[in-house]
Amino acid sequence: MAGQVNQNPATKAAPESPDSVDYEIIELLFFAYRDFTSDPDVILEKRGFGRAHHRVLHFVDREPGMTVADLLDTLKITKQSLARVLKQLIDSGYIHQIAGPEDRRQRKLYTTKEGKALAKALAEPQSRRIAEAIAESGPGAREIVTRFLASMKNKSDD
Amino acid sequence: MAGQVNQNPATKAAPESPDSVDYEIIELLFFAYRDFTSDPDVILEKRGFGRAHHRVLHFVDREPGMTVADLLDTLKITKQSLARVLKQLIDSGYIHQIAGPEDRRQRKLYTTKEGKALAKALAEPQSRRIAEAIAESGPGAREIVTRFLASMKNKSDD
DNA sequence: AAAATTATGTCAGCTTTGTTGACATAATTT
DNA sequence: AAATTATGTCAACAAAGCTGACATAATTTT
Repeated sequence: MAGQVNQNPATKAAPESPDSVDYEIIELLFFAYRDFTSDPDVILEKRGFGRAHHRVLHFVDREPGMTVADLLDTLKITKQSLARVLKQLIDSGYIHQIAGPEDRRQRKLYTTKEGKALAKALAEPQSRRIAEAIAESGPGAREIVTRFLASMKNKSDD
Repeated sequence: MAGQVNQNPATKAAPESPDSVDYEIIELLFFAYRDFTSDPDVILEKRGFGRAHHRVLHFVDREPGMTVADLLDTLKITKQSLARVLKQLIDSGYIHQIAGPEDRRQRKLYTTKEGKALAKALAEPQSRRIAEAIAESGPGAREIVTRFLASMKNKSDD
């Protein structure tokens, strides 16, 4: 509907004004994400995994039965980048594959019991950080933050 | 351990529930940041730079006269990781160094005219994305989002 | 049935960006 | 004079991204 881009400088950060760049939120996003992603690092390191493994494990856990193609699309990385970390997660027994019942070329991905436990352990400190930040941000914060973040993401890939 | 949660498709992750991890905002943060950081990639690629160069250029531009030690502390990377990209930025004429007037061991960093222009060009698409997202998030969004992001970051390194 | 396409896997090699440890130099502080 | 500090640099390595090519099995199209 509404919400045009450049034409209307009515908002605080007017895109046409020379010095209107929103450096504050740009930086806050950098620091927030830097510290948010560092939460699970301690747990990951114990298993010899990195953040790439975390992302794969997370999405497979959240969407059981997703295929390799789905995962590539979600993560926006290449097949080879994925193959490396996925193989390690499978070999370590955190993820297992099942040939698709309809299309047997597909490899449907599922977290194992251990995979589910690890995914949850990794999500917990992040969730705790979020809960605290929401609580400190005033009433209605959760809904506004949700809308903000959803809007920050490209609409094309929903 | 009652393992499985969220058979509920409504996904209204309640922050108070003990067993409930806030997967919704965890994922929104991932997608938001993924797309937010991809905005400047086109410009960076033309110059043969990556996101590491962007971060260095950004912070030097924002805090003129900051030292190498300041930058290491802000970015939380090692001296060698910084040295590589910083050297390239200096050699390309986007950043220049001046020996500290008080302590002449220090190298105070400044963006050149070209550096300022590039920093701004990189910030613009990001700022535009933020402005749109704020506008779509309802009244008071900017303040709440600011508080939320500030709270997400570790308090120790202000 | 044959051919084309698709989903996945894999090989070889490269790039960026991070890491550690050691050591050098100049400037400052003790 | 000695110790410490700020920076630079070397060598080596690791994680995680990339490209392009090719193989295999399964499915779809002709």
